[in-house]
Amino acid sequence: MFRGINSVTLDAKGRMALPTRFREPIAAVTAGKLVVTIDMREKCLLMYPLPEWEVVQQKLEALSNIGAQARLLQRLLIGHATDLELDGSGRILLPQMLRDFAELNKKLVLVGQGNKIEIWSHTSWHARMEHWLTDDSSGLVANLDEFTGLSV
Amino acid sequence: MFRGINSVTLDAKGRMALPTRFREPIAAVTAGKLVVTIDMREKCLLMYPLPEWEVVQQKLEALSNIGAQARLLQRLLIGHATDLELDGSGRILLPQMLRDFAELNKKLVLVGQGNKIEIWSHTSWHARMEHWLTDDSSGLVANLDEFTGLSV
DNA sequence: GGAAAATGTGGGGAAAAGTGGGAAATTAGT
DNA sequence: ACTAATTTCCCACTTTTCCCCACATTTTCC
Repeated sequence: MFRGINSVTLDAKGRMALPTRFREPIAAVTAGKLVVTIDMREKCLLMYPLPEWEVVQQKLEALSNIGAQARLLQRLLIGHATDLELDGSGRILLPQMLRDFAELNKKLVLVGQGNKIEIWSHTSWHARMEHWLTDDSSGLVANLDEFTGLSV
Repeated sequence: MFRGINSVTLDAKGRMALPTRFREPIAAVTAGKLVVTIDMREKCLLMYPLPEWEVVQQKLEALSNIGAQARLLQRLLIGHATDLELDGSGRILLPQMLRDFAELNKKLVLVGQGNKIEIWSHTSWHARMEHWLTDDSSGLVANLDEFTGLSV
């Protein structure tokens, strides 16, 4: 559904314009209704079209809420999930607390990730990029050809 | 029903304004009638629309009241459960004892959690957030992709 | 390459929400 | 019954959000 990377700006009022490329699929499945929550592993936000989020939330709620793990997932993901709607100019107003979490300032990066879009601050994104690409200790790229199709 | 995070203030009289986003579902199911009690695992309060609380209380009362655990749950949760009502401005007055329990001062955080809303002090919330996100020992995020949609 | 359209960006102003405080009303305590 | 404290109701002020329009930049088409 979503792919590709985009640079966007957050204006003084906390509004962020969605690139038109992303607007069309959103308009198709949900009339501008979005849900934004946090990523637990990275300092970035996750933006879902409402129907996509409903699926995620149902999975989360299906977990027995006895275990500490399940409760933490629910608390953080559902707890931060905020309903937002595109305005007439195709922009959304990101709530202060979410902006704070991801340390968003003026320059942002949007990264399409299938059923969701990641929202990063420009600085965080480049810092992480550098880390991912230079740190080979993870051995991430070992089997890369298998996916990109170069081998076999 | 409830989701998303909000920053609110507790005024000198102990009143807390509910964000309008939360008011609408409350008005729909219960004409401003709420029940607030404590969370036994965290230093925060839990706020239910009255019908939602009735369900919880019935479950609690259905527990055999022989076991020490069940009796403790009943005593603390039902014992602290306080009926509150929204005033004309959409505010509730939090009783002193509940405020003390959760160490609420001026700055609060409301966290939507499905059938209930958690009420945290700003400081407690951020302290816990930091702990949850930095402490990897729990291995919490191992299966995260299953929920956020990357896998399957 | 240039004109026209579409997109991105900023900002003014109206409306709504959030916040604080006074005063009346209720409750509690002596 | 009187006083004191708390709670409720109401109003005023500040901040945020929403809606609209204008300008700048980019893209598209001829």
